[in-house]
Amino acid sequence: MSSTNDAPRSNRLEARKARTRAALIKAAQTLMADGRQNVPILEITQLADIGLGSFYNHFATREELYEAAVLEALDTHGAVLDALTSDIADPAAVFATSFRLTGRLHRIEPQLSGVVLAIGSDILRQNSGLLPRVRRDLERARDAGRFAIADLDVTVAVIAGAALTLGQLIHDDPERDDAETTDRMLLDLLRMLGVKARDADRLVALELPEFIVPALDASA
Amino acid sequence: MSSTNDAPRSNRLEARKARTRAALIKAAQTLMADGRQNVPILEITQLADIGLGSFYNHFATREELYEAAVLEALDTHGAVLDALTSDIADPAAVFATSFRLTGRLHRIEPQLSGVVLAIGSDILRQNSGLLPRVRRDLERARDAGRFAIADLDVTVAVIAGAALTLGQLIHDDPERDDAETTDRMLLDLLRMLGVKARDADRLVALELPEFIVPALDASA
DNA sequence: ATTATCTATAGATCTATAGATAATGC
DNA sequence: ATTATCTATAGATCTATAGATAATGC
Repeated sequence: MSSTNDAPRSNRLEARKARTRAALIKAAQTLMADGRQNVPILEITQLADIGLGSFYNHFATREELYEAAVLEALDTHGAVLDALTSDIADPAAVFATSFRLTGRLHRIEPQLSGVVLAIGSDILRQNSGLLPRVRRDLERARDAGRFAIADLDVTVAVIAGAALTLGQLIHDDPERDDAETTDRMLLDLLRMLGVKARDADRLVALELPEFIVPALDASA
Repeated sequence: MSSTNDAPRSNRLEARKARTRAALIKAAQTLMADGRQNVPILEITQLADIGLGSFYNHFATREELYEAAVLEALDTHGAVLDALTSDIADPAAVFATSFRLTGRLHRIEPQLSGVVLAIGSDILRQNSGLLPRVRRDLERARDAGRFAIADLDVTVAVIAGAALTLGQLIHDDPERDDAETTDRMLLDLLRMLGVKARDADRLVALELPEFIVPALDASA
């Protein structure tokens, strides 16, 4: 009772297990980003470079793995945005900057982008990751008198949907200018949120924080 | 050469073939609406009440069938909207009415709704069905000086994404008032499109055309 | 001694076709 | 006579586990 129950009983065993799990999740994300949902488990484990049997030490079904892969990707993206916008005071600027970073992320991290697009509008059901963040940022900006929002649920839905299709536009067309497209869409959305044109222009022109993403490449 | 090559050589054979194909498409739409993408072909044909072998007379793979099922659903929805809005003069009113009907359709036709949601933001890639319609309606309203649109591609993306997540909200929550939710979202979007509040209120309050949908129930 | 991974495989499941049957045309 | 559908099934594919092997703890 006196010792912590949560602490791993041994470091290397835990680390090894975590590596295997991370390899599976990364393989699943790669496959999802390529739009491949029905891949044999053997192919997943080969891509992850682990034995087939090890899969079942971590997940009972392929669906379980895919769900974990989605949550991991969304959490990663959310954490990155949080870190990059944590020292911005104006809640409207937090929202605008998060949106602009998100759009650019689709070009910088096409794999993360592909995972988000693969789950599509199911993202509205996800409780973790991006959606609660959008809601939180909008709520703060509204309470600070920066945004005019009649129905928060509805406005969150519009912005989540717009962010999704924005990703689709950028992800699917390598020629498209990600920054320009993102900022134009943000101007549309800020007008919807009752922001005056001059203020909106300023929000869209703010300097962006340095953008170094650990994302999917680095394992824990 | 003198006789038409396109005409069916025999009516009943063509009709029988079309019935089988329609049964397969309807079964696929039912399964898609339930979120079941990886169903054995035998189960599809059993649901359609046809022999397993007949599947291969019409489609080479399950993916081919599903693609046809999506196109059919989108075309049906598009045709319904066209018919119901054909005699509206103001292009802004055509857009507003189409949007309001689309939102309500998610409640009236949950199966059609489920198919649209299942393809998610891939809808942006679809050349048939809803997207060209949105673009056309927006273009007309812009040219008539009714809407302010800086970048048509971007604005189409926002509205398509919003329509998608609107469907998600209504489809997933039977308690939610479909009409109220839809009209509130439309008000948001009209503000984005530069429509004055009084005008927007009027557009959202227009009487809706009678709403009798052939949709997925009736076979051709 | 304990825990996780790996390899090999039995059994279940699915696909796609061959050949028989039924419907329609003429 | 022609065309489409149906039934039965061979062969391919996949899942999930059993048992062996390797890594770590103490």
